Amino acid sequence: MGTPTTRSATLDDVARAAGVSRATASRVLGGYGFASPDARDRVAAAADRLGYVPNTAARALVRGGGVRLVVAVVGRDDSLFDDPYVDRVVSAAARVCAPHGFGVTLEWLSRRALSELRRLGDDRSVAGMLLVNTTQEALDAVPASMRGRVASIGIGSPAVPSFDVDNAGGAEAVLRHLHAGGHRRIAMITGPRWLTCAERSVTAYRSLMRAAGLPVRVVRGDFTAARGGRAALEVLDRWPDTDAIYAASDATALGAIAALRGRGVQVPHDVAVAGFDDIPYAAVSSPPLTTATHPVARIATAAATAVLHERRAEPVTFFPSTLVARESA
Amino acid sequence: MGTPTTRSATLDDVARAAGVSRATASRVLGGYGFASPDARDRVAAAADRLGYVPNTAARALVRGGGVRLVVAVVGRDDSLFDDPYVDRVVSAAARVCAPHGFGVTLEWLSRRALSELRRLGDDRSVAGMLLVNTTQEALDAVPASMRGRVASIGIGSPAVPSFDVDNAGGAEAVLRHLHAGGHRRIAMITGPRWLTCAERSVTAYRSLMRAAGLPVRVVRGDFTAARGGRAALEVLDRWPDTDAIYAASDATALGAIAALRGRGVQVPHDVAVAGFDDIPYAAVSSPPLTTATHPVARIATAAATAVLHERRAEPVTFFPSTLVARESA
DNA sequence: CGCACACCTGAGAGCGCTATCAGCACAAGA
DNA sequence: TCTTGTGCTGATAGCGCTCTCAGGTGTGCG
Repeated sequence: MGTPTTRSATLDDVARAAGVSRATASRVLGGYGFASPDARDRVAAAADRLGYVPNTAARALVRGGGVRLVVAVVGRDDSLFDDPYVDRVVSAAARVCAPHGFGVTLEWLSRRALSELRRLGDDRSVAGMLLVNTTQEALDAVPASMRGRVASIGIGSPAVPSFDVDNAGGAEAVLRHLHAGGHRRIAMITGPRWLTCAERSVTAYRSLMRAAGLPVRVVRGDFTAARGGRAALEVLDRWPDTDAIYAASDATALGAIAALRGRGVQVPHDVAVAGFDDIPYAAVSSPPLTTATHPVARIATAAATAVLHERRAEPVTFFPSTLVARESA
Repeated sequence: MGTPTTRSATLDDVARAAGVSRATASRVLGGYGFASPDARDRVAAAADRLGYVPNTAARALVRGGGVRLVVAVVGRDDSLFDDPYVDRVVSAAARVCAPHGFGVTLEWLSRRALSELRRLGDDRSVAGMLLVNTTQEALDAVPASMRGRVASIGIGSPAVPSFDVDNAGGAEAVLRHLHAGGHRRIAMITGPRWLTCAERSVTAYRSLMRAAGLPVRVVRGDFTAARGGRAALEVLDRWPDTDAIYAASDATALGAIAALRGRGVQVPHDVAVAGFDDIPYAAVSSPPLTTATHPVARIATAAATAVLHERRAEPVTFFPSTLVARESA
């Protein structure tokens, strides 16, 4: 007596039970081609009764469509590794893929590993790719055969359909809030320079400040809390009269607040601090963090859906970011 | 002129290029059976030259091994939905699966959807399952044919190899730290009752407190910050002389600190608060959170590896949790 | 020399599915 | 009557791979 090995019925089983050929069963279940109402009913009933589940592998093999979606993070440095942001993207993609029987795979690639990206693009089991926080050269490394099954997140390249948060809009919302609160000497701690999405925030900051006739004070960060802390201190050292800091990420903002507190600077009393992302802990930080939303799950869901359906999407789709005013600013 | 459709070479291409049969090439590349050193070299060289990538779908089809790993979260309620914890598990699993060409799929199941779990267990494209924070009845719903390819995280059932953090050890480390800090009236905010891992913490708390002749003060939480805040207030109301709170998760602890601050209670001056998990933001909270580590990525990696290799694992594998003493306690 | 016993190889049979294509029955038009 | 459709169906040829099995070659031993 070996293992019972129930497993699901095959298409053959369904066809036999319904008294039709495998081809007809496939046609009914696949929803293409002709089939009489009678056959349709019998096949559907048999499939239901036997608990038929199509075999993704077999289907992918004959269709040549692949079996998994690759989420590739191509960082210029390692600062973004183990970022909760990426975890959320993967998780959302894994949820989108589930009903299709597709799986998701995560590849952390360094800049030197672009050949890896090429290999992945040629892999017949890869149904599509989601490029996260990648660079232009990484985009170029994707083989032509994969074109049309790729989307990017966090980089607004026209080469590939992109999905991202409206950083500029979010920045504007936060800065207007700061301005309305009476702050005028507002410094910004940015994200990494090579990230398009990060650069959109700074660009918006610069033009908004200039338009308002206010001083532009920029210190570079990398989205991490540690760097955010150091950057905040640098802001204070260079421009002691700064009365507000706009951080390009909540992690950065939280790090900045901690560093400020270490210097005896009260937030928001002495310096207001606002972030960007609205991570779960922003609401319970001390003080609760003023920030702007970043609908990561929705963005990733849209990107994954576009890839799976090979949908000819807009070059760039921006998701709105709205202000969440709390106590830190 | 259609699409260039480079795609990767097939095993046939490699075999032909190496001047051997498909079977020999398969043997060399698969690393099983006999092959002369000469054939081995030629095949390896050809595969390398042609950039051969095995087709996961085809392999899974013939081996019947499936093509994806299902991460199933079966919650008794929705409180754990969208939990960063689950995102980390999925992400870690997706990384483990990548080199195997397997994908990961995420299923959020309510308690009523156990039939879904059964369906998944019969799906031939499912290589294995990772049950997260599940219940005993969910474990029982997994078909026998899937046995041996299932692991669980967050529930210590002997029915299935389990991987989890050593909650008891972590609790002890935190409580000893609190005790050493002079705290004697220590209350605990727990996790959901139906979660085995959460219950392990309370059990440890109870026995440790009793052994030390200290009062046992337990308020139920659900791992969320919001509930943590309410629970902290309840602690204060019921036992006003409480001088320390041990929260079963960092989110709970952060919520508790925020609620306490709202009442004008200083942490750690009036009441010390310690958490569990050591999430990224614990280090930059105000005050920085004293907690114990929860190596989620390592746990998930081990679990996914065990499932993929169908390794006969120990019934329960506990990963150590170590104290991270910061300022909140 | 015959025989066993390594060691190695290739033919071939599928895994479960899709998609093409020929064929069948029947109705309508020439 | 013979065509020409129209609506439906079932063989059948693979997709790329694994793995069994029947062989083939060479070495050692009786």
